Amino acid sequence: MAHITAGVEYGLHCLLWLANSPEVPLSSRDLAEFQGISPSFLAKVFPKLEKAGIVSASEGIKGGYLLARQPGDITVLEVVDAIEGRKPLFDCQEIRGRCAVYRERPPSWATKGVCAIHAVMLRAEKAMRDSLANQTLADIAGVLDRKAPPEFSEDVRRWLADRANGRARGPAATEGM
Amino acid sequence: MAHITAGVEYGLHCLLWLANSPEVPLSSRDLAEFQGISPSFLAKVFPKLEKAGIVSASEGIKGGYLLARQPGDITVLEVVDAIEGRKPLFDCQEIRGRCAVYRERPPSWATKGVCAIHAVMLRAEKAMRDSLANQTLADIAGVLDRKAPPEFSEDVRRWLADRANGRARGPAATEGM
DNA sequence: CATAACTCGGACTATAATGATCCGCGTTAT
DNA sequence: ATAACGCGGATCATTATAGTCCGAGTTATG
Repeated sequence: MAHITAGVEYGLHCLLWLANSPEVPLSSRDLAEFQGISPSFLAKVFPKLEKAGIVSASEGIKGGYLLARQPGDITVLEVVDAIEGRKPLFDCQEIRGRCAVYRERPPSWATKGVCAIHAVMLRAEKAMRDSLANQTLADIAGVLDRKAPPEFSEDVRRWLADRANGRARGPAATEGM
Repeated sequence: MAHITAGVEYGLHCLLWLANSPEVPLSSRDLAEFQGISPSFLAKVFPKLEKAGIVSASEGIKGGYLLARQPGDITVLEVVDAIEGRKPLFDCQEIRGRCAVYRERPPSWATKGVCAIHAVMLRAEKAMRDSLANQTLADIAGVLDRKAPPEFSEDVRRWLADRANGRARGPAATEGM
């Protein structure tokens, strides 16, 4: 299993769509069906983004999520931490203190400070986090904008509007898709 | 669960002891009991290190493991990859191709190249791996040598020798510890 | 004002990975 | 010959992840 999980992947993809819809809130359900991912699972991801102040939620019918800040002010690291809860890269079990020559009583010089192996892992983790902190949603969105043809953005807007209107008038309208 | 697991932690600690015993091979069992970790689990870790050319094994009684190279030539990254099998930080599920506006047939511009989110994760992974690749066993051992008092190294050697001799003469000799 | 479509939260299930154990086989010093 | 090794496969318990389901509270719309 990967360290950065599917929840983060789903979250980031959704945030990019939200960046393209700064006016009208998008529901987690629409975002899920729009991207072919599990709606119930995505519904567990968004509250975490909301608690982290990355998106803002509006309740009730026609409710949904909006980006709480500008895409350029949201780093990938924030999103990862919001969804995964700042889990460490490495979980030091303090093996150095169990060495048999100490006979259950490790001397202070052996357990003082950070374990040397742990320190290496912490540096690697910091390198990873620094890299993620240097990328914002706007950076990623910029890459996509350069790839997509001009009419794509409009296609997306239409799909989402149709979907919302379709549901509002009855399930039959969504059948043809 | 952490991305870099207990297997790596055990492996690195053992390799440091092996670096202090360049002449006489140490068995995985002795290394485990010496450090208070599971012998059976450690016995599953060492074959991976051997296949990666990090340690060399000698079979039969009085057999065990030796470092296959100098501690300064073994990077932490190698050890991690040997034990964990180069698992990725992030497992891209290619969500971009599932977008509903494509109606099951994503256009080539959408799926060409690496997913922009995946690219961010790959950069972070590379930063982490570069950091791990810059640390060798000798670097870690250096930190430890500066902490331990001079007599410690001798205590360790004696413990391991006693343990090997004790088992060679019969289990009764190990009872007093 | 009733309904439908939202968010939110908790309980729950299934599957996969990890940590750990056990056993049998071939090898080797004593 | 035996005891202590390494090696590999089968197995098991625990935990995390991915995903589902349901109930409660909120709000636009007819």
